[in-house]
Amino acid sequence: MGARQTKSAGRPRSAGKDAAILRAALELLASHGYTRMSLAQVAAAAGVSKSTIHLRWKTKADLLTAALAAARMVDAPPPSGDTRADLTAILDDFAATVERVRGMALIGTCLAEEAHTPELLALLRERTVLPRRALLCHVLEQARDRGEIRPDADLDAAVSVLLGPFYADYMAGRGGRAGWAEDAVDLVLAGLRPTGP
Amino acid sequence: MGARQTKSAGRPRSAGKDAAILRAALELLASHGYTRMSLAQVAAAAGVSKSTIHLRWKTKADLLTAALAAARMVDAPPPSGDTRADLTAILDDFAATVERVRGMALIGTCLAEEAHTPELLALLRERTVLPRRALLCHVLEQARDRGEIRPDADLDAAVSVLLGPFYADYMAGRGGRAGWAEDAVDLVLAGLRPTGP
Amino acid sequence: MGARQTKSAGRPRSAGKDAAILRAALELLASHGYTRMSLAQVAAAAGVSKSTIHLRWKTKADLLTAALAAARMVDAPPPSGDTRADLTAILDDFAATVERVRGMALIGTCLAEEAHTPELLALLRERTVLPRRALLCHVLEQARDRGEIRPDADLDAAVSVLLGPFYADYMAGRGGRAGWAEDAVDLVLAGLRPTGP
Amino acid sequence: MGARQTKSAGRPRSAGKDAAILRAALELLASHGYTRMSLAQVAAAAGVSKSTIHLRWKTKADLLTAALAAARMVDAPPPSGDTRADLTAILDDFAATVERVRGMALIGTCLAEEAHTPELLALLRERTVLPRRALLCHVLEQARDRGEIRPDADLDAAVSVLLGPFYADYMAGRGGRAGWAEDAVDLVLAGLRPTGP
DNA sequence: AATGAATGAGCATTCATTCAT
DNA sequence: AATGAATGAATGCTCATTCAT
Repeated sequence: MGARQTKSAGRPRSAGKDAAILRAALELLASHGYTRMSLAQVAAAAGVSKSTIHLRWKTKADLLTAALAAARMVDAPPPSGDTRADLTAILDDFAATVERVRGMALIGTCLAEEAHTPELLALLRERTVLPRRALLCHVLEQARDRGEIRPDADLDAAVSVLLGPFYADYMAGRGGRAGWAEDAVDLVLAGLRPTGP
Repeated sequence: MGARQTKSAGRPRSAGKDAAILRAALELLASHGYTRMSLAQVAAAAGVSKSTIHLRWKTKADLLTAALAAARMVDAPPPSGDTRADLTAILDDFAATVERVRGMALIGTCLAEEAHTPELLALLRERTVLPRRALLCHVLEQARDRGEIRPDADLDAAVSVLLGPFYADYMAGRGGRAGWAEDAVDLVLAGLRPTGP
Repeated sequence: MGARQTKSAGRPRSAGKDAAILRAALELLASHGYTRMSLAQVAAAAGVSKSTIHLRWKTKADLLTAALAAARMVDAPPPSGDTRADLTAILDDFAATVERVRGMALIGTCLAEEAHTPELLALLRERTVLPRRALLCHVLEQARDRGEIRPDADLDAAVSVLLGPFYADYMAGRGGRAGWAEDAVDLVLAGLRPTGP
Repeated sequence: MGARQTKSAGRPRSAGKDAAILRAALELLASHGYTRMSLAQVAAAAGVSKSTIHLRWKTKADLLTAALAAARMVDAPPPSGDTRADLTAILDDFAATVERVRGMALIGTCLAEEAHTPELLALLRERTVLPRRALLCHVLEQARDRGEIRPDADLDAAVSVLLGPFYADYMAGRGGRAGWAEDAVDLVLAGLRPTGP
């Protein structure tokens, strides 16, 4: 598996073009939004013709879900064992990634298109949101095992509390606030601290 | 009293049409997004001609910012003095309102359009986000004055922690989770509790 | 005749508004052309409402023919008896008037609209072209009577030769050439000089 | 020889469509004028879709300047060496061409649009007016060389006198007058005849 | 008389998609 | 495989004109 299809007849598809198209599509998706971007722009940016795109993906939605699916947006910072430092590192990486790829516009596009093209939001979740949540959850689990957190704590809820301020700040026009990650981590750890003896 | 305008010349503007147009526009903005909705759809839904819309608002962006500005989306539940109950009530009202007006799609549209029509996000902030944050902040201030919260707590950051899980849950596909508001309130109050003697 | 209609009932039409509207209409006709100008622009420039225009003239074509009809664009310089000087004066006045009222654009509009609104060109002829030709013809007649011109000369054709270079120069991008009038007059007078004994 | 392009990729452009579009565009430009004609009319007349037009020319102005540029409106009658006959032939051909392509309406459109789309008039000059003037000037030069015309005559001015009556006649409603060309030629030749010994 | 509201028709342009080479 | 041609369906916006006050 993972292997190429048994060589089909005719000229093979140019390997690099797929990547170039997907990259251009994702870029434009974030910068212009789903409806405002055009396949002509993607084609121009990727240096191919519009037909070449349609040859590979049937529709605009197909292309963009593929682009989102191909995106690799979560890089796990190496865990150190220090709960506070590890959580903060993950959150800072999250914020940095969002900024780097114009993530809030991308997120907005997926939300805005949810009624019309739900695959976009579904893919965004699967590829970027849930993996990052899993990282955070894993750190919290280890902290719980070490007794730094109440054993009955709802860790998924805690993950939402950790990530949430980022979104809330952005919506309030306070995006990019320094120290937001530490603040969130400290508050969660304080709130979930095991009750006294 | 009432200082009635001395009847302006010409045919008066049909009373309900403004409201019908704005309502239709907001509805479509949430359900289709900025670029996918058309003025023709708004006109049809409101039962007026396209020209009537252009008579009142110069451009599509004008209309939609007006629709957003006219939306009344923050209803303050009466404060009871019970910090936990008051915060939870505000957060629950928030979640209910978002659900009622397809708020996440609307938010998504504003985020997606930020680069192209920043007024949308600006208005959303001014009209809905910041007023609700002010309500929460006010409750927290009173709690601090009563000694329920550390005097040096960063209340704005606390507000983001209160609201944030809503967004984070939605992004994770956990939107509508029961008890999210209580969880967030409890965690914040526990995290900000004054340190004992 | 020429007297006002026997006082009709109701509020009389504002006198100045007619003039203001016609002036604005003519101005815009020259500067934007028939189809590119709008009644809204005329209304704004004249300080009235669009409806006020329609109250007086049924259609756009009606208004513009009226505006053209009202225009007074031929001022006869006083004849001196010197054929050469008189002809030159009329031609120079012609050129000056055309420049002052953006006449070539106006002429172009009337020509362009000939198939669709032939009244425009008809009025332009009647009000401006023919009166000026009559002036020139009169001077030539007197010259002929004085024996400066062959008795069998076709004076109407001569008038066209006098005026023509103005148009031909403009079309060639040589509009405003100094001395064009003298040149034309000299050439015509030389060409029509009575043949010697 | 011929240096044939190495067959470009993709479906080749339908041969006749360019010509059909340009012809239809020029026809409509003359009959309706720039602003009154629509691309939909051009498309219908040429039997193509509107998009096909936009594929080839970016804007309406682009299309119409191209149509004007493609028009071949000056056919040089072969020179015979007889000054009077050659000049008359050129002028008659001029009048015939103008009539054939509804030239006065076209000229009117270019004049009317001068403020808004100056390329139209510029192209008309370059493609039709100036070439014809050059023909006339060439004949006059030869006449001068043969001593039929005063050596100090301003030939460009003479060209304007030759062509001018056509415009002036049209403006006066005397367009199509038989013999106008001969009259103009005779008058010019008489006016420019070398002075006797 | 005068005005502002309201509208239907129309316009240039864009775009995702399909065709023909 | 890859490309350029071709198209039908929108879209935001303008305008002359008619309606209601």
